Amino acid sequence: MGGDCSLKFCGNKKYYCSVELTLQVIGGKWKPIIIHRLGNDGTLRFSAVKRSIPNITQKMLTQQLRELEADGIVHREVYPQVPPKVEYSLTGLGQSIMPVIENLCDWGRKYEDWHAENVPAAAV
Amino acid sequence: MGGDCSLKFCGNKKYYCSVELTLQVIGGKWKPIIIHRLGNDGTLRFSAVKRSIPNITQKMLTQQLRELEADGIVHREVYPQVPPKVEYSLTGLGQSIMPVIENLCDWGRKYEDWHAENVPAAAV
DNA sequence: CTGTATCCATTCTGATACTG
DNA sequence: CAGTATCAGAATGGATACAG
Repeated sequence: MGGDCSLKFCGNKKYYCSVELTLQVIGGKWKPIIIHRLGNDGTLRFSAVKRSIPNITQKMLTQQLRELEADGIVHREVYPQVPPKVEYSLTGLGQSIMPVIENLCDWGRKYEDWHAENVPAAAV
Repeated sequence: MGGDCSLKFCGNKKYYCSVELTLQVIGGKWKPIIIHRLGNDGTLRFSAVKRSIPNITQKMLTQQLRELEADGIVHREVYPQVPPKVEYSLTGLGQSIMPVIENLCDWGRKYEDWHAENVPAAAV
C-alpha cells in the first residue's frame, strides 16, 4: 500500500494495493495449506498432497495447484510413465512466502487466544 | 500451522490451520484496505472511509465494517445526533495486525518485481 | 449522514462420474 | 495415478432504491 490506491495490474490480476495482490496469489481456503505442506515436506506426489489435506477434493486440489503453478509459486514435475507420476514442490518464489504465511499463522493463534479470553462460550 | 490439521472452531469460524482463521478475519477484497486505512489515519467517519476507498459500494463497506467490528478488529463509535455521525477506528487487536498486513504488502511488491522480470509483456 | 432492503449476475465450491 | 467433465448449490459482489 505504497500510499496511492490507483488500479494496477500484474498479469491477469487487478489490484489497488499490494496486499490484495498477495492475497490473490496465496489467499483462499486451500492455497495457504498447500503451500505450507509443500514448504515443509519439500516434494510431494499429487496423491501425497491430497492425503495430507483432509476434505479437499481432487478437483479443488488440481485447480489450486494449477493456479499456484501459473503464479510461479509451485513447480510441477511430470514423469512420463504409466501409471503417471507427478511431483509438486515450491519454487524459490514459493519458498519466499513461507515466512509470510508463518506470520499469518502466528497472528491466527494470537487471535484464538484473544477470542478465548474475550468471547466466553455463551456468546459463541 | 501447529502441525495438526484437525477441524477447529473460533466462534462461528471453522478452520484447520491458524492461517485460515487469520484470512477469515482479514481476508477478502476490502478488509485489508479498510484496516490499512484506519491503521494509518486513526479515526475516520463512515463517509471518510468510503471516500478513501475507490469503487467500494456503501453496502460492501457497511458489511465489511460490521464483520470487522464483530471480530474485534474495529471499534465503532456512534454519536447520537442528527444527522448521524459514526466514527471507526482500530482496536488494540486490530492494531496488532498492521505489521502482518505490512508483510503481505511487502511480499506483494516483491511479487510485482518478480513478475515484471519473469513474465514479459507478451505473456501477459 | 449513515445506513437497510432487494434483486440479480458472477464466482466459488463440491459431489459425482468418467478417462488415459 | 493423476487427472477432466459436468452440474448444482452456496457464497460473494454490486446496482439501485429507500429510510431514520
